[in-house]
Amino acid sequence: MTLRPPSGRTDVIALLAEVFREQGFEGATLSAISKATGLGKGSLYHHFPGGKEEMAQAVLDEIDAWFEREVFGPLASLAPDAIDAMFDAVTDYFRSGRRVCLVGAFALSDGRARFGAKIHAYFHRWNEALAHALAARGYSPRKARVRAEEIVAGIQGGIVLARAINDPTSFDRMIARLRRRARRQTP
Amino acid sequence: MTLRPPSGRTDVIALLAEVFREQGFEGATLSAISKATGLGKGSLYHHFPGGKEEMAQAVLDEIDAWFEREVFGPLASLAPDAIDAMFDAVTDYFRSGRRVCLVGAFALSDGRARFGAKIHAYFHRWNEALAHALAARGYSPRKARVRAEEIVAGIQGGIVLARAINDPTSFDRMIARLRRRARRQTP
DNA sequence: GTCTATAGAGTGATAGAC
DNA sequence: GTCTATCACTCTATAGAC
Repeated sequence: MTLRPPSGRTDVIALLAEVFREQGFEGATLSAISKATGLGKGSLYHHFPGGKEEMAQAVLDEIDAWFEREVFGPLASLAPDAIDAMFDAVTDYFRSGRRVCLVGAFALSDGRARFGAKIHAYFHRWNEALAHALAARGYSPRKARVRAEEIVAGIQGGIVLARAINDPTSFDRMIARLRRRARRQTP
Repeated sequence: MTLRPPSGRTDVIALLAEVFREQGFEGATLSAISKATGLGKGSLYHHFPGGKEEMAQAVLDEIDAWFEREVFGPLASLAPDAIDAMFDAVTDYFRSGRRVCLVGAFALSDGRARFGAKIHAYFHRWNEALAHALAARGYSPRKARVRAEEIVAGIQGGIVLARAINDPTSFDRMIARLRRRARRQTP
């Protein structure tokens, strides 16, 4: 039995994302991609003439768009409760560390050479938007930057540790800690 | 011109470690490994009959032995200043995030399936040893556990972020923060 | 001869490109 | 689906130490 091919490009990209998350860039073979998407190699090259690399770039773009819409944008525009909404969103999105941050994983792997610019942009934007939101909570600009950096790194570390010790509650504890820390103005 | 082959098994493993760090497990091809170590395939398979997987296992064992000797052991045996020495050691070892933690990188990648047991053991031991040292600084057992988890995850996140934004000072700031936090008994 | 370490051509399988 | 390059890996041969 064969899966019905996904209808649109966005659906294909969502499937690609899961393959890259689970197998990494090098580990994701075209046959695995073909199987996961239900598309033949020909169709894949029709949609992504640049091959695997273009597929991964499209995934990163999609991820960035999602975070811009759901997290970075609300933070930067000082939407009410945007910081708490961010913690809710990442807990859900990363499934308490069961699902990796593909951008973070690429930053640690050889994907950094290929996708360095997008990796940098994603994390810089996250830092910047969060610092802006923290400043609106009363942090000095300097303290807001430092605290934002701590939170963004903490989320990434929480994913690594939760996966390493196979304990999603470890990620949840990290989020709870960071959430508290984002509330307090003085460390 | 040919590089002189490394003298001992430990030297080979150190070279292997750098290849896996830079290329990942899937990305590290045998030709790259052969080139980096200066050993032909025959020699590599003589030392590691299990192939690439055995090479990576040997690297992980070597890493674990190094941390046990330099970090986990001193922490667990309550050596004086072991916590500060740990922060110095990891800053040096990970070169302020320029060098990845191979165990953490494997935890995020597909290496988790192959090396899950060793990944788990490494992080569990780190957590445990650090919690023990924190308890000796006056933390309650419960608080020591939570704080240790925060610090171990923080270090990993610091590496991810520093590499992502290509800024080693970001890692150094994270270490400074965690170092302060390890001193204070009350959060 | 035996043991240990070396090299690298050759194997089938499978990768990504098209 | 076809193609070619390259993959992980095997095998045979060689060298020196003892």
